[in-house]
Amino acid sequence: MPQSIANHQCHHNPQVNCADCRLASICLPISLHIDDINKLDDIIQRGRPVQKTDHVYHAGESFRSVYALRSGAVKTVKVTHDGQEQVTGFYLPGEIIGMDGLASNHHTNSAIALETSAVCEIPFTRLEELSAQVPNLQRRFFQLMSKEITHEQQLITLLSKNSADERISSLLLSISTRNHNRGLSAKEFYLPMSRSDIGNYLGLTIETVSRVLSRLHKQGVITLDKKHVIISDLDALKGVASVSID
Amino acid sequence: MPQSIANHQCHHNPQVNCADCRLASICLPISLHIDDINKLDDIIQRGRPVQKTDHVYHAGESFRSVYALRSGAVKTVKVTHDGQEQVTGFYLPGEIIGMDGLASNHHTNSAIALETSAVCEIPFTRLEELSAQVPNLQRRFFQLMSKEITHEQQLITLLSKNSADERISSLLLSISTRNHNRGLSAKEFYLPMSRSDIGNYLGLTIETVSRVLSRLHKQGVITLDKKHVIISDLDALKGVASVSID
DNA sequence: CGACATCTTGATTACACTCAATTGTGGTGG
DNA sequence: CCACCACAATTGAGTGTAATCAAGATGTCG
Repeated sequence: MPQSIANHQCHHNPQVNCADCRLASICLPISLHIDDINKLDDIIQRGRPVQKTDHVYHAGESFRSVYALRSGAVKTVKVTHDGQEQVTGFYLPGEIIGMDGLASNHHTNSAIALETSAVCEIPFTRLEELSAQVPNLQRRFFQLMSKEITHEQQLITLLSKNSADERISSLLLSISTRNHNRGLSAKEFYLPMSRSDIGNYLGLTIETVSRVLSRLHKQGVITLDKKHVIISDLDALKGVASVSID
Repeated sequence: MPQSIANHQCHHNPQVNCADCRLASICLPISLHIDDINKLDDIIQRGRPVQKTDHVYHAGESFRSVYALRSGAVKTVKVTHDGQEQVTGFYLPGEIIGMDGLASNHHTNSAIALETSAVCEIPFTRLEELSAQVPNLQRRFFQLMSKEITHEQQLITLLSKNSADERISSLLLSISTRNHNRGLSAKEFYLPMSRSDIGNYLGLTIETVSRVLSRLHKQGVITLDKKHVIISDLDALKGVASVSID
């Protein structure tokens, strides 16, 4: 198994700081001066790893921090009033979790590790204070929230207009692209989430997810062995997806 | 026609400032001191009304401002790469438009007036500067973006899990609630958007929208005459909706 | 090894889509 | 003023995609 695709086996030094983190180029610190990165670094709290199925935060919990995912993978889940669960997002290293809690001062989602993961906790009041002093950081955080908005709009479009095949292909492409941006393989990776999570996220049943993946496999678009995906024909996959949800 | 439901006939003085605006309690200035409201007011540009079908901004345009809707109604639309349109939101007075443009420095949506509307343009660089000086404003703007995120997550859940009847009922309830928050009638209002816009937004065809509305009418849940809606049985509507998308 | 969860595959059903026809509405010009 | 047209909305009939129901295969963990 090539190292480059084994993100779930990639253990970082818990003491690494932002300036040294290999994710700095895609994470919160983008476009900050080294001095400001160090200021940011000072307020970040790095806990021990969260294990698979552990919560990073619970829905309903009061909002204190946002979290940068350093390794592993996380899903966010919202529980509707009638007890159904809705998966609202999948997050990969370098991405920020928890911004849903800002509006009402408590989290509206739960964040659950899909595999052993490490997170950098960023206390929000301190981030606010620092943002007021560092214009680039304020701008960067506005941008991250805006990116979350546009990402969700793409998902809305996908759910509103596209078939099961298109939805699943788009998700595969999204993971591929995000892996590529993190310097990993765009063509080969492990899906960190279950079929059930995929179906829940994309508004499909688990049976449909399974059928579509089998179909893509039979058509030679992908190779699939459990959670191990190889994109054999990227152009064909893009043709089916027709929409990207990076 | 009662005044209180005729929001499309409500013409404001273009010179009104934030401190006097009757929407101040639900708009950007919430929780600001009067001095800070006046500072905010100084950077706001109030243009002449936009007419129905006019754009507030175009997709692709470089991002310079966000806009507070003062009167009327606006839809935001994203055009997918293959030319399809996706309605991404409906906005009523007191709500903020344009935050999608922050991530990439140009707008990813177009904002189009559904009826004659007035907007307050807020140049973003000046809002950023002011936010760095006024912590409550920074917090308030973060909250507005977060609210946009949670709102879209509710829509995602709706599209992912709910039937046509549930989607349409939820939209009616959302408009009802938002009207109520603005001091207007929760039980009687005019839909500012076409059946086609509703269908596009909710991932349904125009025929399905029409059928569901007719059905709700026959069941005595609502009274419907073109765009004029009376919610006759609010509890029944809530029962069908089972989800709110305020 | 057994118990349980996850995933795959098949047969049938249902909800919303498509296609089609009709009515209703608003705007324009003779 | 009304005839005409384009567009919006309603209603009906038939179809198709994904859901549901069901069974079996595979994988995981104590």
